[in-house]
Amino acid sequence: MADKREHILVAAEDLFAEKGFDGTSVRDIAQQAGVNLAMISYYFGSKEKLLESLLEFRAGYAYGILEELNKDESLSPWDKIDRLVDFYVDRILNNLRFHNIMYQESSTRSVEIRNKAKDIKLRNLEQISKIITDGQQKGLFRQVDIPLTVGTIMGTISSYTLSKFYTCAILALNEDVNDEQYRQRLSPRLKAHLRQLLRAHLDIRNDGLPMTEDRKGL
Amino acid sequence: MADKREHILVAAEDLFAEKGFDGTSVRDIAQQAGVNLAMISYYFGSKEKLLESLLEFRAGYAYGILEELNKDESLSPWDKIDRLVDFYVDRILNNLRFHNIMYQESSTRSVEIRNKAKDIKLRNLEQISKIITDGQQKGLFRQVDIPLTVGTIMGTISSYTLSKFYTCAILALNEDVNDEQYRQRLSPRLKAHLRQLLRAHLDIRNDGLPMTEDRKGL
DNA sequence: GTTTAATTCAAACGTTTGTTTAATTTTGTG
DNA sequence: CACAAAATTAAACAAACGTTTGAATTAAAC
Repeated sequence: MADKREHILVAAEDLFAEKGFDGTSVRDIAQQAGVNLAMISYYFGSKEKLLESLLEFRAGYAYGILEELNKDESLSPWDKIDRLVDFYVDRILNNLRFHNIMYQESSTRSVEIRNKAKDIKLRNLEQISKIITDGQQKGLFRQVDIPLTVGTIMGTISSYTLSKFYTCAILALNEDVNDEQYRQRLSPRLKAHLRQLLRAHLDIRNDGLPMTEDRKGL
Repeated sequence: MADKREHILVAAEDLFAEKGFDGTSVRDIAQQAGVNLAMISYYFGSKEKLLESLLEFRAGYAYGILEELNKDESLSPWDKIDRLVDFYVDRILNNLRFHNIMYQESSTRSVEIRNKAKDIKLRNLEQISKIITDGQQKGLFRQVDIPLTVGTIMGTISSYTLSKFYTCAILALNEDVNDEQYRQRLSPRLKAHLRQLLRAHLDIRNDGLPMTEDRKGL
């Protein structure tokens, strides 16, 4: 039973991410999961409740990782930022499906779903906040807008995972490249960019720079 | 005639952005536009072609602004970055509707639509690239990954415009705040964050920093 | 004013949608 | 084995979907 339920969740995850929630029919899901159409109502009640269950099903994972990362006292705040970047790039690239649902699809749905998505994001934000404030207390990081900084990380990755056509053009890749190659080209570039970006953004030494014109000529 | 066509486009823009492409019926659009259902097929051929026309209808605007900004020789590269941030934050916040379609919705549609969206983004990227390379040639900006930097700008804004529930929680706003207040709270914060972020990210003086551990003691 | 073309409309088209039904099979328990 | 509960099924449901039709109306051209 738990087996079938999970089959349905995985199938739904793939299809929702590929064709959107409205673009996916419960018949598509049933077929991909290899179960009868009626099983979806039987297990989940409705298509919307299926999406809700899907959010719960996947939500715990990222939080667990972030919690562990926070507890690890052998890592400096800078190390943690690097790990954070690696984790999110890898995770989003390998779970494009779920991430698309979580970060775009769920915002146009029922109140229950929007609230669930909100709570998951807030819980994750909480963990990342701890990493940054820790770096600030240790005198390594400067004062930044933490929630927006998190938005920058997620948003940068999303902007390159949401539309393969555009990304392929940027990477000078053929549009029908296989997913594995696609990830292998995009991943290091995203990580390098985010690391460079966050180092400059967070470094305490870059604080208060009155900025430029110290190089008047042209 | 051009009048009705435009009415339909505007109605479609609002509804697509609010409920997604699949979530919006042509009947919804016809009603909101105050035209007969059949007029949509009459003018546009199909619902997908309507989306295509919508992209064309709105695409030119941003490009024109960016082109002008580039030509203006009275502005320093830093000024241009500031203007760029202001422009995109304002534009996206005031055209949430269109932006959502352009940057998320169109990626799951037909080849024609995905290509059209891609071309529009590439043309805009081209203009922003000029601003940054100009700053580099003038010795103000360091070497950065330009396309990903543009992705960071767009992505940061998107991550806070795609889900109002989450954003309201961050801004400590009531969820049913009116759109005007919502914008007025979000806009300055986004602008300040992006300006701070890009100053650190682009500043030539922040280049090559071997980073931290120059402050060993905790 | 007549004729031709462009526009608008209500109605209906055939599909597809999410969900329910009621009968059947499988499973677990005493 | 028997019996009750759970799981599974094919079929049917009404509702909504995008699109087409063909007649009615308006506008333009001569």
